[in-house]
Amino acid sequence: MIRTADVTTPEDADAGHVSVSAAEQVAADLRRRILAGEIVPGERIRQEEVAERFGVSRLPVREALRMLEAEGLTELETKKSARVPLLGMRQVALMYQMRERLEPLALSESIPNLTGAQIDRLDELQARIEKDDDLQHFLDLDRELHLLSYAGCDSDQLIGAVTRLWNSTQYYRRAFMMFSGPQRRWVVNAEHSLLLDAIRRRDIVEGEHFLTVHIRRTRIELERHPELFPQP
Amino acid sequence: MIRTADVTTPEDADAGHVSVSAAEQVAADLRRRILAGEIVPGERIRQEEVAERFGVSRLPVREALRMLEAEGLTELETKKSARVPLLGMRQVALMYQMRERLEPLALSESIPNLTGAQIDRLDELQARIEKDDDLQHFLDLDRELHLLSYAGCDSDQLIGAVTRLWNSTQYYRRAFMMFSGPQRRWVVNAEHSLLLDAIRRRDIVEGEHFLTVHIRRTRIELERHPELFPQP
DNA sequence: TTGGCACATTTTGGATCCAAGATCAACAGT
DNA sequence: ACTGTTGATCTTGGATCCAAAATGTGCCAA
Repeated sequence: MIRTADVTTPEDADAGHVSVSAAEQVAADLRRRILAGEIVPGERIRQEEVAERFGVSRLPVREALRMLEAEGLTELETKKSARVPLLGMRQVALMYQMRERLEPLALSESIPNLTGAQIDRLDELQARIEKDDDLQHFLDLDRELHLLSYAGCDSDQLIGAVTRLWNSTQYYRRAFMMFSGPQRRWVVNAEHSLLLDAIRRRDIVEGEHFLTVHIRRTRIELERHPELFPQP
Repeated sequence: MIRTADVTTPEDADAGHVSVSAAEQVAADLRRRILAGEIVPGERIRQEEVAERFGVSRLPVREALRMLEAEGLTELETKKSARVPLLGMRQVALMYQMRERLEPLALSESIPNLTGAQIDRLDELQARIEKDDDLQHFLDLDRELHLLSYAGCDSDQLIGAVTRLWNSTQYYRRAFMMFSGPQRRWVVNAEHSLLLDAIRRRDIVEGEHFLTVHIRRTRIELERHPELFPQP
């Protein structure tokens, strides 16, 4: 293909020059706020409000909301305000079952391609998870750990599907962790350790096994607490 | 909730009054054309062109392209034209593996909730598949049959994930069927018959089994023909 | 002739303005 | 007092216009 000139106009002397669209910036901020729990499920997201917060028009906001819809973070109905989807326990449990089936596949695709540096980073993340007691840190690190373990998988579709499931269930994972407290956190740490050991040894079968058990146990514990959900 | 009045203004005497947004109409047409193979993978979709074809502005077209992106039918990169994603054999094969894991779950959720009428319709679809030799009809009916078999599954996420996989692989399924011809069509018919029989008997385990085998065999046959794909 | 650069055209991204439908509250009838 | 309706306000959907970036072509120099 033709490589266009890097500098066409003299005033383009900036360093970065990445030029992310306004819609993507808005999406990034909304994504962060939703995942952090600042915008809760069921809450209306008015375009105008977001637009003036960013000093842009409503148009890129609409596009951002569409992007986030594709990521499972918002839902848009025609002529109605966008919302963060509100899910019942049954829906969340089913998403965990989807994770139980999809993530082992992602892991098996990823393991052969993971670099040594990535595996080192997995260990580092796990070490930080064991030390840190802060809830939001735990959620962020846990998410980063698992998604990084799939970094060697070169299928955007599979990574996207898995990410959507993490996005959609993030709020309820937080609710569960807030409710249950850090008492049974050691189980997670033990499971993570076994999973990472299997990954380091590039043992696909064992890695898939520990991962399946890990997700499955989490789902079952979650299903013991219907009170965390609006519709029982 | 409050049920708004059906007729507020006298000129609103139409029958339907569903009022789908322009973006949805554009999306519906583009979706049909992509699934029918009129727009092929890698082909650029210019907003202006679609807009004038429909007599609307580019704005609803952009929104339609975003919707289709969420369905796996288009890909949008900043400042570049939208495209129908171009996939390699490895990517498609992996999507089939995702189907092998997700669709049995959808079926197991669906079987207990399927109505008698829906099961009758499944049989009717299978009868039409066996009679009809037209390729596009086969593809449409096969898709309708499988997706209908998941109609009892009440998880939008799961249905959405499965539908995305069908969307993304539709073009390559057609290419494969055109290449292989109707010779081995009888295998599909046999597998469908066994699947539908299990569904009629509400046998979840057996249904999952036949479905897994069905998808798996299709994937393996597809993987025997790398020449159907651009990047070998 | 060939390679690279600069310019013109195409195409997308964003802002503002207007229309239509949804949301909410007050009001009237029972 | 309560429910249903009718109106006013708010919010979203769409069109047109403008700016910026990418694409493609042609031209000039070696």
